[in-house]
Amino acid sequence: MQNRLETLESILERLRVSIKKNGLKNSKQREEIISVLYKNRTHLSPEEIANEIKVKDKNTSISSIYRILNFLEKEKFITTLETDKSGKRYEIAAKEHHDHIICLECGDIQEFVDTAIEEQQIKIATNSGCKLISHDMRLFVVCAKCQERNRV
Amino acid sequence: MQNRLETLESILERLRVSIKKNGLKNSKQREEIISVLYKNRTHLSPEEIANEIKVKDKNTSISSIYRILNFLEKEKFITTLETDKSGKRYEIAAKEHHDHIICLECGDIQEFVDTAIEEQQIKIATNSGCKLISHDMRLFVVCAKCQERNRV
DNA sequence: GTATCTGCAAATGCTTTGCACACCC
DNA sequence: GGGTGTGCAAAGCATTTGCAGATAC
Repeated sequence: MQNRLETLESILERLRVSIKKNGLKNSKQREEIISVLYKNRTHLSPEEIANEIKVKDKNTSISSIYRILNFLEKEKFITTLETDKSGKRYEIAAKEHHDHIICLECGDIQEFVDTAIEEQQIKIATNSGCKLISHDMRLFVVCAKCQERNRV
Repeated sequence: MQNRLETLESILERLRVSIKKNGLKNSKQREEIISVLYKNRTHLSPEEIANEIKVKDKNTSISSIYRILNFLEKEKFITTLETDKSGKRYEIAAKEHHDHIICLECGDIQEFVDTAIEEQQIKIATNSGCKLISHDMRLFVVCAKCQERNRV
């Protein structure tokens, strides 16, 4: 996991600005979700996020979680990752851009950045006359631990 | 689109072997789906495939299409691609491995291979002690045509 | 006070499954 | 003839939406 580039308080500050900009009102839940994702060092599913929030607020509904996650993604406070067919997972965006290594056996996720590949991607897009907006790269592997386990 | 590496007849031959190996029986539909994907030069959704097949066979059901697509993917006759939230698209696997450039505006899909990136991916996985099984890279762009259209 | 936010339940959309009949070997 | 394939309708599952009450400004 990469270092976080920003304090939680600083993110929440940006969130409040973004809320004003969009003519919306403050809500505890939006900040809660940001906090949960900031404090957690893993990629969480909407349901996992809901469960964490329900510890404090029993009544929280999964539909609000989805609504807020969509807003936070649109505003680039969080990013999504699909590790398998079970749905999306979310992580805080306040980290350097990175791609993912996903273990097909245990589901473990590692992160990495490779500037050589990043540069090459821009070249590839440009050579086709395209403007690169974003990319997405997932390496599906068997991780060291799972290889070890299989060997036994 | 890359060159196809194999004739349709040769693929169907392999399909028949695979069917025997799995203790299954021949069916016109499996061959039909392979043919549709072979002849089509685009990535098709299950529904689009169903529509093409319904031209010949009105009664074809979407559930059979899904069942067969899952089988064909498991047996590596076809591969999947998710271009957006609308679901999976399928293409024939009888092409060289490649990755995809997806236009965010018109949905157009281009294919490419970059050996430098492929090699780098193996290095990245190996450096983390992982065994690379497969990967997946999507470049999301605005294609030349859409840039042109936006300029007007 | 008015507009947004929330929880709940219902709806949606893609995909899978159960079942009865059709078909292949 | 016994097992597999198919169409149909129903079920599943993640996600979205409509609505009425709650809350923020």
